[in-house]
Amino acid sequence: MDASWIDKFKGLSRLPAEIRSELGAGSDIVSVPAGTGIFAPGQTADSLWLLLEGTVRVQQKSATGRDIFLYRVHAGDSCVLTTACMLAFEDYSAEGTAETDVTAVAIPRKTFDDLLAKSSVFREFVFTAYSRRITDLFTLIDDIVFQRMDVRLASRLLELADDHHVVNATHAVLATELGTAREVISRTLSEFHRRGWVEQSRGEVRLTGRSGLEQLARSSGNQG
Amino acid sequence: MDASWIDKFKGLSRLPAEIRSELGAGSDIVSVPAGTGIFAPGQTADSLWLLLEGTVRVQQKSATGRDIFLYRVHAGDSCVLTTACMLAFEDYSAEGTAETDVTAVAIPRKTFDDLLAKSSVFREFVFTAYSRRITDLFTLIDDIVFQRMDVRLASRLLELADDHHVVNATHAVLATELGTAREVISRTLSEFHRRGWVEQSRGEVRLTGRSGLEQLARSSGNQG
DNA sequence: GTTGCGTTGGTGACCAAGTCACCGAGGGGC
DNA sequence: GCCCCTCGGTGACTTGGTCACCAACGCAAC
Repeated sequence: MDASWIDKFKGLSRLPAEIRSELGAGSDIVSVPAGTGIFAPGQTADSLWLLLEGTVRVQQKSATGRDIFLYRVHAGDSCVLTTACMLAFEDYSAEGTAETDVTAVAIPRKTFDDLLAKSSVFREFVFTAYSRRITDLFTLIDDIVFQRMDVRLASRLLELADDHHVVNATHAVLATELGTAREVISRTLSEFHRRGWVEQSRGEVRLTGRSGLEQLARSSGNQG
Repeated sequence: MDASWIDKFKGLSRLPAEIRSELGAGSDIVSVPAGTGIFAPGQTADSLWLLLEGTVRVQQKSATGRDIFLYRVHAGDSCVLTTACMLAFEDYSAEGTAETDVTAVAIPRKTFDDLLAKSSVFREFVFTAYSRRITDLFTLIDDIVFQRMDVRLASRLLELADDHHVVNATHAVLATELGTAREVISRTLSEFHRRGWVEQSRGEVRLTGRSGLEQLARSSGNQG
């Protein structure tokens, strides 16, 4: 089995040869199209995914029916919080969806547990990934509580923009990303437009004044 | 070394005898007075604490200087998110403080890593604890975004009340617990008083109408 | 006692953000 | 063309956070 993907993951490249081959043999490479549900509440996750290509969006289904975006897993990251479910009795309360076509390595529970036992490098990889996600969650909470909406929207637009400085997303989608209401996004984008920072058309936002957005995003100096 | 404390932790009671004695021998029982800082940003945690007595409050120091309460670790729980730091390169961004006098078992990094390698029961214990904390964080985010302040305050008061239905906390402390401003707590408590649910005096809130508070806390039916 | 000061809680004015109700402009599919 | 659904805009209102300020309390020094 080809396990050359291992070197795409920084924390795994130090794995000894024996463990590398076990990891290669004991895992599968899977591909799913955009929109596929990857894990969901009430459905026990049975493998750890390491993303090779594409992005996965993780969000929480609220009791009130609304969704809130938690974080995004990129190529080279692992969907590690699902492991908290893999080895635990409790079911997961968040759901993951492929935002783009996704290619990933799926490590089944058995292999995962085996490698945890055998390799300290693998343990460190897993806990490092945890650490990063948890720090992300802490940062998210901090942002939600203390950061102004316009600042949060500005930095999110900069993150989501493609090479041509265009964000393909409806106001409703941006609202979910930031855990706010569509109307708030509409008003804030109007204000950005008034300042000459963006142009709008149906389903997309073109960033025409990145420097203004960047300056706003930097204000109340945080992780940017 | 006496390791009878092990049975206080549900997930550990199934440990085989050999592992139990290793855990007993490789860990220390520590006691600290109320107010002691247990871990802090920029200071690498070097052991996993399992709480035998007391409570530990975990909060995030915001970039803006204000604090936000994340969760509370009770006797029988483990301070498990620090492990994400123990085995990871990143420093922890939250801080933990003993709210009461605290007695705990401290498992040093070396023993922790050893046990992870040797025992699947211990691995399950760790990941179960993770799972619970992460679910708590998700619930917290959900609450912050979607739940009304009065509902959140009502349930927090019910949680914090002692046997005599008294909460010993200033308005400022309650504000930090819920990530809001003192004024908001003052107003909401005035409203609760007007409805005959609470009596107030300096530094304490007496719950005189629990049923009203409970009904409010149950509204928008969530985890309560 | 009383003076002084830090802590705690109360209040009004204002602003930011979420909610509700509604409408009009695109943009397919038929 | 027409229908209908999605998307975005708007005004009125409520909730919550911020700011400025002050009064009441309680402890400690005198």
